[in-house]
Amino acid sequence: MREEDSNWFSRWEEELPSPEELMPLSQTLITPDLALAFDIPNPTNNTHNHNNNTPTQQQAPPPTPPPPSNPLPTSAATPPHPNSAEFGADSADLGSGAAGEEPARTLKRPRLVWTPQLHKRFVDAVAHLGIKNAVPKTIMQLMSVDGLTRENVASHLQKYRLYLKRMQGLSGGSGGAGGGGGAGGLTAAPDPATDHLFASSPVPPHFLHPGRSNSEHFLPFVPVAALQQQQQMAAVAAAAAHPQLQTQYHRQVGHFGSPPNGQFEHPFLSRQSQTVHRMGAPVHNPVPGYVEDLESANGRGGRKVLTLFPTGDD
DNA sequence: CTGTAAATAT
DNA sequence: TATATTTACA
Repeated sequence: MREEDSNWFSRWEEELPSPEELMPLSQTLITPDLALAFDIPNPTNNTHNHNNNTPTQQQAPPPTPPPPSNPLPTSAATPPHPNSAEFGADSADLGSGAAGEEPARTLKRPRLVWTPQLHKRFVDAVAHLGIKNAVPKTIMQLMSVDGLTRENVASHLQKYRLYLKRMQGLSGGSGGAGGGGGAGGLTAAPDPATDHLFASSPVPPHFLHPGRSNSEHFLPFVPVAALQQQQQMAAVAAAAAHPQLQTQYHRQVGHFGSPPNGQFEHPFLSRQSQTVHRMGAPVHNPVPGYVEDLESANGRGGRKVLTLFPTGDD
């Protein structure tokens, strides 16, 4: 009974998967540009959409990739990854000299996998921002996750809202968000489908509508512990999906460290052994569905009272 | 820019 | 199949 309150804000570093798992960054995949040009991105999808209707755009992007502009410094995003084919293993010389080696620049993000960790970060940002300012833009900025774009956040935000709404309407308020360290027990997962991902992440108790009668609603300025770690975590999480997720999830690993010019290196790779220190017990994360948020690793003992996230990091 | 809706891919 | 994510439109 020590951690009665529960700052959903716990520690993400602990939830980090095994460092060994987040290293598939060396899979030298073919140049994204080439892949696009050659049209060999995902063998699984391809032109296989059943005959229904294809009003809007779709795949088969002509040799005219619209390069918007990816000012992403640290890491780019998630280049096309062959989740099933193994040809990506070593196709290396696909365009070696060919010219332009500008791969990780304006790539078409395959699919951002919102891993629980990432989602947690998302919720976290929203919690700090408040429903008022919980706009995609702010959230994205607060998240500071490279590769994360406003679209991604906006999209997820939508889902997140729906999830919250659903919860309120069903539960009625009793700590709908079970996450927060025993804030009223677990809600028997009303919608195991739409809320699968959300259920895994701790939902701050004050996400409900602002008009609710919930008086105990306060925004404890819970400064994040080590922002660096979080960044790495987020990046890593986004980069390396969870290979051990539920039954059969797409293990599409987003390759982050993709230096367009080969200038930057992998920030998280060289810092892992230092910051990411585990307890020692080889307890992996067999079932990420449950987050053991019972420990408020806050400034207890250690004065890591960070004022706030870097508001201007973008 | 934000929110919502529809489409698509996995 | 259903779900998650992406994208387009308002």
